[in-house]
Amino acid sequence: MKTDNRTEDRKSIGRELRRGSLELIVLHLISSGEAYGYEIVTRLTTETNGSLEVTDGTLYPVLYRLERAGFVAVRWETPERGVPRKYYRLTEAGQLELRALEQEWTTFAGAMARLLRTKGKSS
Amino acid sequence: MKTDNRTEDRKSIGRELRRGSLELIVLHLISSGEAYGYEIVTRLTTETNGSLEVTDGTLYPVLYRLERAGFVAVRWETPERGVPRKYYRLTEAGQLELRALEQEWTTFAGAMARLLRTKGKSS
DNA sequence: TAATATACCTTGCATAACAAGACGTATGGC
DNA sequence: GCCATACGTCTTGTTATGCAAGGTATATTA
Repeated sequence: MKTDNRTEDRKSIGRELRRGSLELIVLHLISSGEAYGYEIVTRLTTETNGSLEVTDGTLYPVLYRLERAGFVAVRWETPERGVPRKYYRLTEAGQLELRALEQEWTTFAGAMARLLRTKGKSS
Repeated sequence: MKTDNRTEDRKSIGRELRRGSLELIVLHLISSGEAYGYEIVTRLTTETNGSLEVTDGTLYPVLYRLERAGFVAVRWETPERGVPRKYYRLTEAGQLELRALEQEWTTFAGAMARLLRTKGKSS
């Protein structure tokens, strides 16, 4: 599948703004079933219209961090034909972490929304 | 007086999550009138109930970046008594930047909201 | 044979948030 | 007089993470 650029004004997010949200994004993506790395990369591009796009060089270290922290568990699958895939699924600790990060995100986004809604004297 | 640790943990935002949002926050805060650094620090703490709290060691480099980029202009005020204050106000370029960052934030927050709303792998 | 898509991983750089310190002015308590 | 605290600015060093740019390897197709 090709990258389509239908909307020219569609902007991807600055790297700094995205920072710290990737763990939440990944944990959420696999919360409804296991997925492998390459799949997560492509799903992030297609399902968010590129706004939350990441490269594999960004994602694999995230997956490794999550694995080391015990938030995801790993299963290799070697199909009869094709390249072996490394499937990730949430652990119980990962589910707790997912809820915590969702809560944190909600707090953050709420505070930002409230702040940006406030107006001083000018419009 | 401190709240207990669990509550306190979720009250403030992880540093990585906050990353990249400070310029937008600061530009917005001074969009309704000039302010000086120490004032911005205290306002961020009080007006957001601590969720977007920053230290001065974080804020001053931000202000310097904004000044170098031409997004804010600076005025020193030395009162008869008291410590000199450095007042910041938006330039026209800063207003454009503020709107751009607001747009970027909206895109980001919208993409996150949509993603977190989805149940996952059902194509 | 070569190119392309799939699928994994690593190294090195840039950047921003923060702690921790420094410097200096005013005010109030002892 | 001396000290603690609040005010107000600024710098340095540490750390985390996103990402470009490389690498390895298999399968398919031209």
